[in-house]
Amino acid sequence: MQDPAPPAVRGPGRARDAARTRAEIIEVATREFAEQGYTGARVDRIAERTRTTKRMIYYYFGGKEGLYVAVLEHAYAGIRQSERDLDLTGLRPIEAMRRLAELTYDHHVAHPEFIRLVSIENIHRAEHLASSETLRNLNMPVTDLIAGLLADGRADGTVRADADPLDVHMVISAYCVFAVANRHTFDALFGRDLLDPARRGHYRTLVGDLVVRYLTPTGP
Amino acid sequence: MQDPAPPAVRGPGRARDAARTRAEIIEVATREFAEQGYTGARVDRIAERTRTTKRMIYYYFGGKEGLYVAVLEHAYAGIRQSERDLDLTGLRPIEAMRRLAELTYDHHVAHPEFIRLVSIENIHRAEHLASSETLRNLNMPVTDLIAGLLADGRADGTVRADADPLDVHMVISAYCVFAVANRHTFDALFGRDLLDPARRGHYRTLVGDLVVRYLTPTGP
DNA sequence: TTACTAACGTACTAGTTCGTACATTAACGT
DNA sequence: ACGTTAATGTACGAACTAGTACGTTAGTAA
Repeated sequence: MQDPAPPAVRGPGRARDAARTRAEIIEVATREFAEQGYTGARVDRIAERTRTTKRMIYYYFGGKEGLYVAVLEHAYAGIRQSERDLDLTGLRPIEAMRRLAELTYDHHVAHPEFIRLVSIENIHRAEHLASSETLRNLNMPVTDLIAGLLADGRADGTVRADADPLDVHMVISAYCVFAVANRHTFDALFGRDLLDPARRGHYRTLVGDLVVRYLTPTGP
Repeated sequence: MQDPAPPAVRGPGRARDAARTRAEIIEVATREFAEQGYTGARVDRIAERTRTTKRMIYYYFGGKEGLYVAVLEHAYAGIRQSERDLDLTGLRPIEAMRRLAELTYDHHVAHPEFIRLVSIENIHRAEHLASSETLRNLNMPVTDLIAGLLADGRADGTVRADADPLDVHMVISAYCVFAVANRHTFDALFGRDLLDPARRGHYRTLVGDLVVRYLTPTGP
């Protein structure tokens, strides 16, 4: 953003910038794949919307599938980073968990494109995710974060002893992913838009409550 | 199943049975669309796997899109029916809710194909669902069931007063849909198969707990 | 029997879509 | 300057894919 923008032209004479071209292709492809699915996405359409040509997609990514994998890798790198940026300092474990659930909700709502990519990848049984070295080695910092909070909470008795970090993460993900991913069928069937801005607060609070109630130890 | 099976042949001379042909196309198409997505599905492939020809798909359904809508309608008619078959008699409201959550989990796990269709339809922003008269008029009996249970529970003080039926349904759906729909990416990223038979009981119990804890009124 | 029509089959086409062969140019080190 | 190569552009093709024109046959009613 801070570098002097090269002339936004195509054709002979345009300045060469591999990194920029590559990044632009990824950005446009992310939208196309998220909108249309893997099979529905069109290589020609992606090329059209770029300041370069289809030839470059094959030059940099080898083909449609390579481009799709690059898009996935880029997208996952994004959330992993935002998971690292989470700041829950100064909160007691149970309240940190509530906050984590609420922030996760906000993050998912703010990035529907990513959720769509995940849905699409699941339709394809995560075969691209599984075949990418980069993606296989991706660790998700949030699980360690949750594990730490649960351990602290168990130590001071504010969190039930039998709560599993990955289960808790699954519950949070399930709720947040569903609200975004299944928004359309839910709205069509029940007449309620899960992403209606007027209801955001309600649904944010709901997932927080859900998690806190699940984690709170039952009476003596 | 109980009628004498017509000869399983194709070509001139085969017995004619419109209903049977139609049903067979829907069945094969359901698999194809669920496996490949709408765009990835191939009309020719569906025809191949049927005892009839592609011509019949156009004869009965008008085209790929019409067939897809017919598949959706058939699939949704299925769950609506199984929602009607739910039997929760003899249980107190809160325990009936627990049971409902657990049965929903079992049902979703048993019908991954349907969950995939729903995911696919969401990728397409539920435009087919919204454009089908049949599907728009589809009522989902489970929401009334939940509303009744919550009302009963409120009456005898076993369910918190501010619980909304559709929210509760959303929470249950989110959990159950996620376990099936996002199974592959979750497994690839966290190394845990959410549908591992050895963990079914655990995850069934978890969603029951989640709902019960959410619905239980807080302290005195 | 015969006329009629719903049900079915074959062969083809127009358009699309991924991918590539081949040509060209800008940057960079020496 | 100049040669090398990374980066880019153009034009095209082979395969696929939804959809259709046209012909045929089985059941049925009179």
